[in-house]
Amino acid sequence: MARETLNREQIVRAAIELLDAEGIDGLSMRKLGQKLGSAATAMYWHVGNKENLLILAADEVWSEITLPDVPAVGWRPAARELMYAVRGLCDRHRWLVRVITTYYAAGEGMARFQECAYETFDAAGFRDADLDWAVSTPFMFVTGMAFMSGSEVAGIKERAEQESAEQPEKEAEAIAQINALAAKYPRLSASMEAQAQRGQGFAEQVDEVFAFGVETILDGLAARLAARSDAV
Amino acid sequence: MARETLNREQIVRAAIELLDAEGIDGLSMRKLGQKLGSAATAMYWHVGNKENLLILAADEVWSEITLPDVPAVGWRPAARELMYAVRGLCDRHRWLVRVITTYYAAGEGMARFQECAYETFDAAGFRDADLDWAVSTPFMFVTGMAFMSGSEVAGIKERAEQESAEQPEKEAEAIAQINALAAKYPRLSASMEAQAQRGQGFAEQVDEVFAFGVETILDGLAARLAARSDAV
DNA sequence: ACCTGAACACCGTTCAAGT
DNA sequence: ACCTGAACACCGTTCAAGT
Repeated sequence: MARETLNREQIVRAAIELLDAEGIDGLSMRKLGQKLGSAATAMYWHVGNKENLLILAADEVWSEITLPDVPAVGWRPAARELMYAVRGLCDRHRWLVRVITTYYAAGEGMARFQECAYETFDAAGFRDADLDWAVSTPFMFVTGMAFMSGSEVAGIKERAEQESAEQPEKEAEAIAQINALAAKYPRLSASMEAQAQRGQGFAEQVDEVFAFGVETILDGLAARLAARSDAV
Repeated sequence: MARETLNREQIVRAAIELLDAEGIDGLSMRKLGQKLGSAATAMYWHVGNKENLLILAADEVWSEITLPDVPAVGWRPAARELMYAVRGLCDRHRWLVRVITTYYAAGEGMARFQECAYETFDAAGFRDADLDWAVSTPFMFVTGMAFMSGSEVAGIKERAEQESAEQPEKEAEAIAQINALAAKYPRLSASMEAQAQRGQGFAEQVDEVFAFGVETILDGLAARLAARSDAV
């Protein structure tokens, strides 16, 4: 473990490990110092502050993405591949979306990815401002998805179930509450019931929503391209 | 200010005010106590803990949304209206997306909104699992957008500019770095330059991405509906 | 039933002092 | 150039004690 001196790379790598293992709240300068066998305050010399460390960590992991060969596979498969790649990345590094959406971290790692996204949608036929928007739209969807799948489920039903498990005498009350809600929101409760009957967990559902969303957005983009070429 | 006793509603309202004014990091139990003229620890009796308070606050603001009259306006305008409404909500309450994506807060306020979303996409013709996915896809996009527009911009360029402003002797170095990146990522830098020439700020750009994304997703959903009815 | 105050175990960050 | 230790100003939460 004895190292000559600390360096930025080493600190960023350790931070990523800590982030992956314990989540964003699991990273503290003190823990990081301990992991590296240094005083917590030694980090400040190398990375400035915690915010900057998070930005560096976020940018670093982008380089994990394998980019598609756009000319070889064509825009639609390439776009799909990029969307799934980002989803995988966010899945391996649950903290990533939270960081990039807090600080809009943009460095080399993300630039490399974005360059490929631009290549992809340029190949599709988008130009100028349209190109920027076409690049952004799928990315926004993926970001939204990554958040949702990373979050704890804490809906009314779950909380009611938890309450009634803790205090069995409240079970009747909890059931009554859920039923009242179901009566008030029939479509929502019908959907929840159907999901339960399909026996799907939250994770499977999220996968399906993602697949559906990806194709929907690709269809939508294709529709816009078609409309454009009709006009010309 | 003298009130008989504290109550949950009052605490949630005060929390929302604090969150709106100072952001998610601006809310602390101590500040909230001060605002309400009580000990910070008095909150715990009413709301349990901070996480639960955030969930209550998040659910509360959902009721601000005015729901469209789906049968009257038709599914596409209704869907668009819902998307813009959520965007407006997230804009007024910057902390909202962060909370719902951390805890997946789902209560009555959100149920009311979701019921209307189900009504909208049911009117469009989506059924069963398809209906769930159709409801989720636009919502994921809006969530992603809300995050991005809520985040601080902290890209390479901004950081380089900041550094060179702080330490003028580093300006040449910063410019060289940006140029090197531009050479490496030509499409990305071409887009950034074009954006600068259009004289657009980040906010305007975000608005345009949103408008484009909304129509793209609606087109994509319409395309799926068309494909479905062809098959039948 | 509702509230207080002290206390505990944490944070990020600064800064003088060391090597 | 790089690192330490003490210190500061915060956190969320628990809990005995009060009314």
